[in-house]
Formats: sequence, structure tokens, C-alpha cells
Amino acid sequence: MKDHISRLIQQALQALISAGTLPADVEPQVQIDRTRDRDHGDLASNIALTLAKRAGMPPRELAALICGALPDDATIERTEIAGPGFINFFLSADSSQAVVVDILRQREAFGRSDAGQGRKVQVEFVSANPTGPLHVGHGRGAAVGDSLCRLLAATGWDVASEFYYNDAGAQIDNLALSVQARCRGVGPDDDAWPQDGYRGDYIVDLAAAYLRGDRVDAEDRHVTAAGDAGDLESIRSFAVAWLRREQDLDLKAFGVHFDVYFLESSLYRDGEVEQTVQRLVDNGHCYEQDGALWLRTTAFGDDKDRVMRKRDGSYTYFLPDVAYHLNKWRRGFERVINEQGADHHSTVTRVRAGLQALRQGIPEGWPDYVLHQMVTVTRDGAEVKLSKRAGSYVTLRDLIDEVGRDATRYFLVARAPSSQLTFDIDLALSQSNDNPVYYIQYAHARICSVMRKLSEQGLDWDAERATDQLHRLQEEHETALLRRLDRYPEVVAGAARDSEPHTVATYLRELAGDFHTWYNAHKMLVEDASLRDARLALSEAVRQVIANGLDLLGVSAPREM
RNA sequence: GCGCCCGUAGCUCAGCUGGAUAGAGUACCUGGCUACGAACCAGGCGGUCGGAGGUUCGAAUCCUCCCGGGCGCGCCA
Repeated sequence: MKDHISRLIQQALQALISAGTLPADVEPQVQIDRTRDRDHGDLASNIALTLAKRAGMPPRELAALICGALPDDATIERTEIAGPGFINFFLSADSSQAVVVDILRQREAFGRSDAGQGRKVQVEFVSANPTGPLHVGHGRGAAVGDSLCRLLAATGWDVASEFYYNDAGAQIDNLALSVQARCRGVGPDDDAWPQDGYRGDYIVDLAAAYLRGDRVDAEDRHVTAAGDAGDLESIRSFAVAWLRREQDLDLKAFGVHFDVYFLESSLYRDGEVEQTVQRLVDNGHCYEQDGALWLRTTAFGDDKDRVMRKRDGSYTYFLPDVAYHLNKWRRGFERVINEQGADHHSTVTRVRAGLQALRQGIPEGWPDYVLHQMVTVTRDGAEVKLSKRAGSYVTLRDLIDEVGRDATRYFLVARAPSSQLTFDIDLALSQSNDNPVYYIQYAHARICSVMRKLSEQGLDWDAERATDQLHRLQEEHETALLRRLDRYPEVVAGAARDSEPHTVATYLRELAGDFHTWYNAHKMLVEDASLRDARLALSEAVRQVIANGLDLLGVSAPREM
């Protein structure tokens, strides 16, 4: 609807330009806003305000000219010039109810678009190293990243999700040593326990599984334990596979899928790290100092230069990161979104600087980053900091087990990633209207239930009768509900464009609220039977949009609760 | 000290690339169940948008400075 009005204004402006009223070189960016106040109509444009100066006339005068030049169109009931020069559009009743027909025709496709035009986008998220169970922060990354994938797919992008992990660095050595110590009966509090060794009960389970000679089949690797506590190499590969499997199970329980698991070690194996160093050196951006090889990232906006190759000859994590992103670029992703915890924000400038230094024609702002802030978990008003299994942090598994997948996903995605998030376990558990996810799911279940009950009484609604009655849905609550439904495609498009899945969560809470309000005012059986079909059609449209929206968040839409 | 994020109603948070009288939930107050889901609804109370300047027709939104909180500043990842 917004686009439609926008086109009409464009036509009016063209007409004014042809008539010589407006200079020919104006390039109007027509902006249409939803009005907040019903008195201001349905849609409003500030076009006259922004063009007034160029046109050399007062905004209200220009607004009147534009209104006069608008082509005749059935969707516009009337226009009004208000305030400093806004043009308010009052849409005809028929046009606002048309959204119901649209939704019922398009079903799952309602809200989807082809904005991405099949272009390739990659979303990398979670990317936890296999040194322990996933924690709440990973959970936030998983919820946000997966919803981004769903949103991008829904808006016409060719999406690939990816999980990147380091299976060979110092952290993994540390893990292997911890498990080895445990295999030998050493405890975390003993003197023989490795420095900075991993604590947490999972090390105990891991050691036991290793000694038993378990076989692990993870998403991307399969390993059988040697069972020999002296074989550190074997322990290492087993521990990595074992923890990867545990993470996979958590992600699966969370409803999150990855198309590709990318190993940092493969960059070394395939020579891509070496090639990257060589190219950087050849491009003249490197220098040696204190026995290390540095990259002059300050030439690309970083605040200090970075070491690529340490004195001992090994590479810092920074270099494989650059090699990894070059690899992504070569795979043809014109858009890449890296979803990470904000504690890694310093890598953003660094990786982009490294990519610029490669001179491969990679755009300056590539790749995109979505950085999420910290998550704190509270119960009974106090912060929860520990879990038995992981020791020092709350695991994703803890939350899924305690409050369920749906509530966990909703809560972790419902806030802007840039804001810190407090996960209130008591709220997530409560099955009441306090809890937004239950409130939304309840609306869906309630509609299904109503349809079932009416069907049992032989009162199924009829699409033709509904279409005939629709124009009579003009009561205040129904108008609000219809307007809300009409906004859904814009919400989805905006959430995908700006990488802000939380706007979908907010929208659904509001839609559910509008529905409950409206429904309670119009019980279908007792109210005007001549409107029943239209009202049931509207209910079904609401149900469909809730289902579509929840699907984008990876939250289920239950038919009964 | 430097960089990034945040500061909006008592509380938890929205506020769409600047737009009209700043919104929602919750809490609190007042009303509403012989009804297809009351897991609900109607109304009320509640904010100098952290502070001060600036940009402009217009600023919670953009710029500068200050205050407060978080995170990061390693030849760790």
C-alpha cells in the first residue's frame, strides 16, 4: 500500500515538472510514513516539506499543487494538507480490508518478497570453539543469526549459514591437557592440574567417554577414542569431536541448522594462510619488528598495527581471519553478515583492514557485522552466574531445558542486538499474559480453537460470503487490526534489510494484543451473524500472519496449548 | 587514557534512513466473567527522552562536549 501511494506521488510530481511548476532537476525521494494518529489519515508524506525550498514556494502551497496533480485512484478516499505541509492520505475502506484477501490467498507467502533477487548472502554465527558447552551468549547469537537467515530467505536472498571454529589452537591444547589430567585421575584443585585448565563437569564426562573408547559422530567429523591417557593427539581430536557433538545437539534442540561447518585448520591445510601472508607482503603493507611480522592496519583506519606472525613463527588469529574472509569473498558472497558477541568488536576494523590490504576489489565496508551485547540471566531477581556442567557460565542447554525452546528463542531475539539483555527465567517460565511469547502463541491457539469449535457446530465460514461482507468491517478495533496486518510485509522487509529481527518479535506482540482486544469485543456466535464470515476470515488472516512471523523467529505456532 | 555499545514512564523495553500531542507491556488505581479460550478486556495514573550546546521548517533520532553503566584495548581466540 505504501509503495502504491508512493508511485502516485511520483506521477503527480512528474506532471508538475512537465507543467513547468517544478524545476526539472528535482530528484524527489518520496517518503511515506504510517501515521500515528487516525486523525492524520492512514499514510502521510512530507514530500512538500522537503521540496519547498527547491520549488521556491511555501510547503502548504506546494502540497496543494501535488494533491491536485494526483491521478484518480480508487484506494484514496481523500487527501488533506496538515500542519506545516504534510499530505495525509485517507484510504478507502475497501483498500484497507483487501489485506485479508491478500493474506488468505498468499498464505505462507504473505510478507515474503523478492527484494534480494536471488543474490548470495552468507550469515556466519555462533562460531564457538569446541572447548565447552554453548553458553547463553552463543544462544543469543544462534537466535539472532538463525532469524536473520530466515528473514533473508523470506526476502529473496540465497542464504548460506556457516559455523566457523578453531580446532587446533592453544585453547584446544589446553582442553586436551585438561581431559588428559582428568583421565589420569587429577582433579581441578590438585597441583598437577594444568594452568588455566577447563573446569566444569563436562571434562569429567569427556574423560570417562574417552577412557571407555566411545565413538563420536558429530555433524562434521567422526572419531573413535583410543582410550590411552598418554596419547594427547588422540585425546585432542576426540575431545573436539565430542564437544562439537554436544554443541550440535544443543543447536538442534534450539532449531538451528548450519549449511557449512568451516574449520580454521583447513585454511592452513589448503595453503590459504600462506597465500594471504604472501599477498600482504607483496602489496607492501608489512614490516618486521621485534622478530615478528606486522601488518600496517593503521593505513586502513585501525588505531595500531597488528602482528600477523609471532616471533615463534606461528600466526595470530588475525591472519586466518583475513584468509577466511578472503575465502568467503571468493565463494561469491556479495553480502556477508557476521553475527558475533560485542566483546569481539575489535576484530571488525582489523579484518576489514586486512581485506583492503589484499587489494582484491573487496568493498571497504565488507563484511557486515551484527554485534550482540551481553546477556545476563536472572532468577528470583538475582543474577545466575554458574552452571554445574560448565562451571563458570550459564549454558544454552540450561535455558532450553528449563524454559523450553520457544521461550528461549523469543527472549533472546526480542531485544535489539546492540542492547544488553536480561533473561528473566521467571518471566520466561510464566504462562500468563506477562510473558509475550505465550501471549502470542495463545492468540494462535485461540484462533485455531475457535475455528475447531465452530466447525463442530457446522458454522464453517465461507470465502465468498466473507468477501462480500469484508467492506463492512469498519469498527474501531477491526480497523486497527487491519492496519496492523497491512504493515507486516514492511516489518519483514525492514527487519531483513537492517538485520533487526527483534522488530518482528515486537510486531507479533502488538498484533496479538490487537487481536485479543478485537476478538473479545466480537464473540462470533452472538454478534451480528451477517458479519460472521468476514470476522472469521479476519481471524484466520491473523492466525496466518502470526504463524508466518513466529516461523521467522524459529518459534512454533501451537494449534492448542 | 583510547575505541565500540547503551542511557526513553517505578520496572522491562519499542520508537522504522529527523516528522505532527514520545508508545507498549508490567506495576499501581477503578470497572467488567450464567458467553465460541478471563492465559482476556475497558478506563485512569505515570516521562523536562542522562545533561549542555549545535545543525533545520522540525531532533528521542544527526554533530560536538560532559556525566553515568557495559564491553574491548595480548606476539590469546
